[in-house]
Amino acid sequence: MSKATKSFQQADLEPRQRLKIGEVSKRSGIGIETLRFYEKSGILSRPARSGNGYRMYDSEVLERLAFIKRAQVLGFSLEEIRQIIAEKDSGESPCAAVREVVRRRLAELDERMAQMRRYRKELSEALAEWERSGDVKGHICGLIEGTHIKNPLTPQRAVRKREGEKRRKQDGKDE
Amino acid sequence: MSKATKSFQQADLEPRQRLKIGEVSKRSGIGIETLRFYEKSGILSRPARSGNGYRMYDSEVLERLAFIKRAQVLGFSLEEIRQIIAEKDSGESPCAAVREVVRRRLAELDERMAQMRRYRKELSEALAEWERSGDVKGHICGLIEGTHIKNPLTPQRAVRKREGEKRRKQDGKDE
DNA sequence: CTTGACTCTGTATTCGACTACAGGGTTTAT
DNA sequence: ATAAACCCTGTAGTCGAATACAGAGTCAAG
Repeated sequence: MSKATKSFQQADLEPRQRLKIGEVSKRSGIGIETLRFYEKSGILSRPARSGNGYRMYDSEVLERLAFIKRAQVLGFSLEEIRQIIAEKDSGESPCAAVREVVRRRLAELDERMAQMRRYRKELSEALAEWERSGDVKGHICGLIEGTHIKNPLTPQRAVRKREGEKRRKQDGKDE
Repeated sequence: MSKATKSFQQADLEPRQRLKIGEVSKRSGIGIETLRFYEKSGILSRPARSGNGYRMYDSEVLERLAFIKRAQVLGFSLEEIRQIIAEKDSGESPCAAVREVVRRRLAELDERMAQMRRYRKELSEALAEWERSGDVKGHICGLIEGTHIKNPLTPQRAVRKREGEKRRKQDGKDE
């Protein structure tokens, strides 16, 4: 394979750049291992392979990856994302069920945000009260004993961020 | 929360009901195994034991548990909760560092909610557009190709709920 | 005196989403 | 021609927050 690939014109629709996995990783900021993992779990379709067995991604994969990231932020699981994409790839009317999923997720999202707002308010009130009144021992900073806070909470669970403090070897990151 | 509390003259402070683990589980909706797990991970202090070795919880543990749940919803990890509680239990001024934690968490929370709102908006716009224009094949429901959506997203990750579809043996749940 | 409901300890498994590593082939720059 | 820098497969480990399970002791009722 020659390196200067770009001189070839496909006379077709788009750039259709072929990218090796490292390049995709760099551009998407997603990490090689994760890309392979996505492929294994069916969230990315298997890309073409060049003679040596290297994955050759079509550059449109970058949009896929962007979508995946966005969807994740919105609280979609990889499984849901997989379904949405599969639905899409099955040709025809990709949207029927997908819309339902999205609509449901939106509702949940609203509910979740509302709850977060409620608790945020309570927490910040507790914090304020607590900054005013100093550290009264036995009062345990107000909120721990649950003094200011009324409702006991629905079985909603763990809305954490898990944001990456992790040691990531490859960072990539440009555009 | 006052039943027949005052009749007993502990000459002290509170009811001080002693509860076995099953009772605590039922009242808090938290599950026996999880209570033991919390104890092991230092988030609940070891309760008294009665002759037979059974844990005898002081009923104030219920407030602790309520606090833990609230804090979880707000995105505190068990580790953070453990620290807050430890700080408290160490007597003196429990609040110094804790307030910092809480303040930081509040800021993060705001940021996170803002981002959720942004994406929610984009998603719902995409959904709307998409319901209007039917399923134009190749357009993949608008948003999948990332057509309507501009910004590529910060390294924020996985804000999912993980809400329990799980087979839970004990449900508890009353108040 | 035997059920059955509870409880105990301790270890193992689950789940989602990665991340790491071993052990090897290929490409590219020196 | 040799090392660095990629790439491959496949399996295993991590992390947080639980859950499950095995094997035993305890207790109130029939």
